Amino acid sequence: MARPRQFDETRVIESLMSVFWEKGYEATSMQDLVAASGLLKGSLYGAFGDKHAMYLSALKHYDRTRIQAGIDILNGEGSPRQKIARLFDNVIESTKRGLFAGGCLLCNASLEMAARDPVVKAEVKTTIRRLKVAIMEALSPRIANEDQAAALAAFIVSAYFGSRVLAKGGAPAAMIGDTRDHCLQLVP
Amino acid sequence: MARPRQFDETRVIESLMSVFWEKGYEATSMQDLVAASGLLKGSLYGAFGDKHAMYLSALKHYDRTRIQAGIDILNGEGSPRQKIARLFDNVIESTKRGLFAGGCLLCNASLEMAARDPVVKAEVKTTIRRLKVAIMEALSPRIANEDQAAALAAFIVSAYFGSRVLAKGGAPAAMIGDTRDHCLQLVP
DNA sequence: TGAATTATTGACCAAATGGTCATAAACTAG
DNA sequence: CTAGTTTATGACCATTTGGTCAATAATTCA
Repeated sequence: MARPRQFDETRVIESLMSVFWEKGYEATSMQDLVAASGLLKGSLYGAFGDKHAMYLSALKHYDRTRIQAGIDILNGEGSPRQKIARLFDNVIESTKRGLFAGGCLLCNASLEMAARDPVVKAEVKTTIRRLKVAIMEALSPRIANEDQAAALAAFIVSAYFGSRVLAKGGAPAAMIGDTRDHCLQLVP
Repeated sequence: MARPRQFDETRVIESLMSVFWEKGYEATSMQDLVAASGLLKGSLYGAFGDKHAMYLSALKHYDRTRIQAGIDILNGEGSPRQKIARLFDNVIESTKRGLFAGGCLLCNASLEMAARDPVVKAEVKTTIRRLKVAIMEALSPRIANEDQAAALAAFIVSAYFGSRVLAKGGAPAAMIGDTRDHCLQLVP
């Protein structure tokens, strides 16, 4: 019925996400997004709306892919302790490989945007909740009491996020390992 | 020998810090800083150099005051467990009082700036180290082995920072409480 | 083929950005 | 009082910012 898109939307969103992930919202300019996506400004605006909408699309994509990857681990095989360990090991791995120095777009969004952007805050909130619930379910075989599982899950999310703050702040990988090891002591 | 300053430097730095604390580096404009400090642009530049130097001054001031307040708790009276508990209670308190929603300038700096700004990164790194050492010393009466104390301290810092990410992401205060409670289980 | 619809292009824009500077003002030592 | 030095003031600047839009290109349906 009309002229079709000339670009692969997923690929473009992935490139936008990379920029926001690395630089944050404010430090990212439209020029950065244009350069990373390979599209022209007009096309980006036509496809997404404005910079804020691009960020939101990127954040949702992060949820659907990177966070989901973590949840897949939690839904997979192994004991609760093994699963949680794998979660942290991913951070340690990515820190070593220098993949944005172990940064996490969700944490970034929480600190940079949530306070002044209700839409982002809601998105962050639900994603954190999703992660927490997945952890709870991973714990359920060993923790019958649901409240207990919820509390432990909250704790694990905290330690997990904290390790990503440390990683970006230049803390040595061993510090993340210490965090993981102590965390696992509380996982049955 | 010359015209004296008409402003109280500490008071001005405090006001600059508040803005950076609330909005982050990039989202803060010179106009914001002018408005908050009450000085004019020229005076700010004359006194500090440029925006980046203002941020650095603010970060150092945060270290000297807010982080130091935490360290004072750790150096004060009480059992290790009591001291760590007070650290978390401060976060919960400030979250409830809406003081920048429990945000932490150090965490913000780590996520927003450290990756692309070596100077900020170094500052963040040493401050984190300072906090970790203070925790280690607070633990020392109950943990003789220094490596053990260091590892536990790393873990506590992680959980502590993580709780601040959660707080800003809109997580309920109970989640922070859960984090604190589990954390304390590992503190002798 | 042509009408209708959507996508692409890049020039264009007002506003805001961080930063500068000449001038005036306020102070001190001699 | 004066010379010398630092601070305060606000007008000014080039550049960058996010965003728009008219013109053109590509497609489908009739």
